[in-house]
Amino acid sequence: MPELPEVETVRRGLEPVVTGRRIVRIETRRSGLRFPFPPGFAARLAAATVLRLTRRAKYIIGDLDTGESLIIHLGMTGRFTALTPQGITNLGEFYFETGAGAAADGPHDHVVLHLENGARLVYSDPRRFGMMDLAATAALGAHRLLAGIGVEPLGNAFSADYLAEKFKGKAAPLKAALLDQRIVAGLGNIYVCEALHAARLSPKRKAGNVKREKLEELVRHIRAILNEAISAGGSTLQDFQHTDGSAGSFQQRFAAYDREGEACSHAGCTGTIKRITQAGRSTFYCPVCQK
DNA sequence: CTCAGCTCCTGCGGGC
DNA sequence: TGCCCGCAGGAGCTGA
Repeated sequence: MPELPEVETVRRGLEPVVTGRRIVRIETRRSGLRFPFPPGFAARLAAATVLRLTRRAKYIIGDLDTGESLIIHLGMTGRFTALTPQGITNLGEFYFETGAGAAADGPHDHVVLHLENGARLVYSDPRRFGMMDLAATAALGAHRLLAGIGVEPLGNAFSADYLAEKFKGKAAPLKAALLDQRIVAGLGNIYVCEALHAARLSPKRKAGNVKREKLEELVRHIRAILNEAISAGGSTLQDFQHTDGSAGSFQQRFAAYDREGEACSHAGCTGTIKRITQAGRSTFYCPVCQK
């Protein structure tokens, strides 16, 4: 489920829990997630201290004092729950919950990290599309999961120039090109739909056939939408740091995604949001104003 | 090389 | 009410 803003929100939630902390023990309750855990996974993590937690694309990366880094991808349904002496916080997807129920071991709790201060970090993932691996920190860029990943959409290298070059001659539809992690890192189905709707660009357009000024608009909207979503996730997380009940859950609102049959929200547009399938995935767009 | 389709897995909601 | 089907925010792999 998580796209860049959700992964970044989880990272920010985890950061104060793990940074500078030593891992005392790790439990793996199965042999892997999407892929088997690497050889000696638990032993290589035991007694390691987390130096820093960063993000690349939809990967969370924990640099350890052992010279290795823990690489984590949440897949579609991965989530972390931090059980600390101060309380329980789920570091999840679009919403965060606290409550006694979260403390119980669930059937999908696959990995538990025990930290030296008594905190436990539980990774659960019903569909098990998530991934965890270890690699030398100095050689992270060459890791098979990270090599070849495109620019960060919130970084300086992401620009209309960049997109124009990557899209040049591309016959693939714009939707598919934006989902391609080798071009832009971290966009997923929802935010691609949202950005294309905001930029009034059809998801069916050939990527190589988008005019320069529209690419500039697209870049602007992608940045704005991701930043807005990160802000929303961050503020939600703060809410829950001060809450120990089940108060308030947060639901991101979208302009196009999952709004099939609803009126297009663009001022003056009389269109209706339509759902089509592209490359096996749902696309929501307004056929009237997205050209 | 590019691209479409399939695949992993479980849970949930809608329709009958 | 209960069952079945389709679909889900990802992305690696295969084969054309």
